[in-house]
Amino acid sequence: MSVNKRDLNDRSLQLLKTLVERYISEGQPVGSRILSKDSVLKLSPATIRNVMADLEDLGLIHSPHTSAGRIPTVSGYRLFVDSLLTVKPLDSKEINRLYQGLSETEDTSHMIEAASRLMADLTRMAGVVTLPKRELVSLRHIEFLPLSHNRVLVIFVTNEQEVHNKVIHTDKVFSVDELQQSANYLNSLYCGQSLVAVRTAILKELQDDQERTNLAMLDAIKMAQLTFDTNEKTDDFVLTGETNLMGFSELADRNHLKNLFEAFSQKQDVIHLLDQSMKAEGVQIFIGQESGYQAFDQCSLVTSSYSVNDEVVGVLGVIGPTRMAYEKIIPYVDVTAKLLGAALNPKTSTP
Amino acid sequence: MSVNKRDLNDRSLQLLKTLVERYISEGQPVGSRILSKDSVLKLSPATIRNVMADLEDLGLIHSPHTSAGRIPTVSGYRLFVDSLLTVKPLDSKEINRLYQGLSETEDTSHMIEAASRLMADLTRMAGVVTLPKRELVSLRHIEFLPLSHNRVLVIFVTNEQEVHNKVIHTDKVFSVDELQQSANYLNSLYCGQSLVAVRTAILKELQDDQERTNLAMLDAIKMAQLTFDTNEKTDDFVLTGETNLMGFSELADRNHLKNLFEAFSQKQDVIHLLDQSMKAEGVQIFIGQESGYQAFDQCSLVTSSYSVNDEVVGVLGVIGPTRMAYEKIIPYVDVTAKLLGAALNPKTSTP
DNA sequence: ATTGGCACTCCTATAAGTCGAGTGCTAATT
DNA sequence: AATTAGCACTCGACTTATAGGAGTGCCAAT
Repeated sequence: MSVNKRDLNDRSLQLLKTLVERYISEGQPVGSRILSKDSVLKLSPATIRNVMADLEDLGLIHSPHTSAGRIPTVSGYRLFVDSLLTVKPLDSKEINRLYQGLSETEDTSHMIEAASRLMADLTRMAGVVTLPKRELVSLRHIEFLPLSHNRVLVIFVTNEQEVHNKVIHTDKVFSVDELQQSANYLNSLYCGQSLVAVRTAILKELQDDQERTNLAMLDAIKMAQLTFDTNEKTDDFVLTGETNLMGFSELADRNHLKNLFEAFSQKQDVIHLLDQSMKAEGVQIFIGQESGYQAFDQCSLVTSSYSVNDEVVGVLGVIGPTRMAYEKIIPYVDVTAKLLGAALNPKTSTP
Repeated sequence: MSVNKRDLNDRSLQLLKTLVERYISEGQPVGSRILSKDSVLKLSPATIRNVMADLEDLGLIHSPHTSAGRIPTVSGYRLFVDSLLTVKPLDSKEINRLYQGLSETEDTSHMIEAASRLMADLTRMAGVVTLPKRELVSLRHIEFLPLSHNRVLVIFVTNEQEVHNKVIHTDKVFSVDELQQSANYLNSLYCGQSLVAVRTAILKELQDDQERTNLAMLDAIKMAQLTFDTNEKTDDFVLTGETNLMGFSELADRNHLKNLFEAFSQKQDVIHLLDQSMKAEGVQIFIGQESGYQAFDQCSLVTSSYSVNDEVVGVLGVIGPTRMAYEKIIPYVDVTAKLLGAALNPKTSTP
């Protein structure tokens, strides 16, 4: 299905590389004459035409029509980014801008937003950042408020000041005092622990001999379980700079644009795509239809997971047209992921 | 600047009405021949041409080029919606759909979202709803958590289960106990009152002889003031169905679309526009450049404020191309506003 | 006051023709 | 055996020409 580097000789690879680079920078199909001048290889247009015919047979490039040059196919881009790309490191000014931009934020959600916006601004495409997984966050405070029927409003604060809330349905109706007691119990027991740790502790508690724990404690544990049980995935992300995508001619088609933006507002496809990158560390790239989603047909997605304390807690990335300057986008995403991970680390960040 | 109904005779008005209706339904410039057949007036094309020339002189219609028909100008649309429009009442099926859609929601924010989405779906344009003003909401519970330095995280619950939070900067550093005490005091005193009522009560309290209140109480009052002091305007809205706007040929221009969507994501222009409608009751319409914002050039905005207990608490509306079916959109917006107001009223809604 | 008639304008669509870029193939060259 | 020059060919982009038609404005007739 996909073509390996070893299936080709150096000359063909060099030619493909030059062709893709040229196409990315100029946006026009690349012909043999141009390649003959552009490439470090000193070959006549005729020779290059032969090589290009081979590359076309392998499905790496194709011609929009007879008398146009060639443009890379998805496979061509894939081989290019996997094996031929020479990544350009960011200059310190840009790193600094990212660093500054992330430092100036006051809390996690602002930082996520800033990361997304910085990437969008720097790359002039769309930036996306998932909210950090719960593993990262530690419980600061929990509180229960009774609602009508046997529903309870749970408010819990994580990290420094992130407030979450959730409605749970309990077996019986609790009084304000009972709820207060439960909250006190949980606060004293689990404060400062990560949500994951809390969850496992609670499960263990439930499995243990239940008679040992008194009834009030059991109620508290049960409510905590309802609150934290869902194995909630990363279920939301911050997307900025979508409008940048409207500038690209390859996405100019109205239907294309509509599908893309519908995918953005429906969120689920984007989430699923980002979830895939969650599994791997480092930069990942989805080119064109590789994503499997119609809406992202002419788009590439460059992602990187970001980690806190060596644990992957989220994903961020850049969405743009397939024809993007990968050698610049990749380091942007890479560095942003690292800086965001570092900035989120409560141990290294200054208060 | 704008043309009044009385500046024209009935025949001209009838003709303008037919022309606008025809243009709205067909999307093509309307010529004298078509009007001659379409209008209830039995006039020859030649006569109609004379009338149209008058209407053009008044700036109500204009011709894209010599051999095209006429299309309404902004003034033409304005006169049409103000004086000529025959609004079509919604059929009961649609009212029911709106009613059902709003009833099935569990809390305020879902209801706002539902209202926006319902309008977008029914009109196939973009729906927008501002969050209700604070006047509407009553305080249910308040809580303080200490942060680093002398900052305090305030969490307060309004209505049934709407959770808000805010960081305030206090004069001195408070202990957990002190904060707890303050919260208790405020909860006992102001629970169940509207935020506005709370705010005025607090201001009064502060102005009163301060020596009478003990120190702990004073701290509580001060913190409450910091929490509720800002005369916060409606500062956010829910927008849905933006992608519907990509389908309209009159907005198809890439730059137009980009400007429009940038205005959406920047929010401030939209907010300002919606704020204007807040002042008046009932349906308001901004046609094309009337809004004053470049981005809304080819768009019209049909809004209505919505009220709870006869008090305006928010605005909702529909954004679409200038060439929209006002006679249908207006009742959609009108009815949605009324239903949303009713649904938000805690006294009439069933638990 | 209204209408038929008519010359005029300007858009739209179609067709034809030119140009140039780029190709594939073949034969000559290295 | 690999490379290259040469050449006929294809095809899209652009220009120009032409016909057709919709709609107008104006004037004279009703």
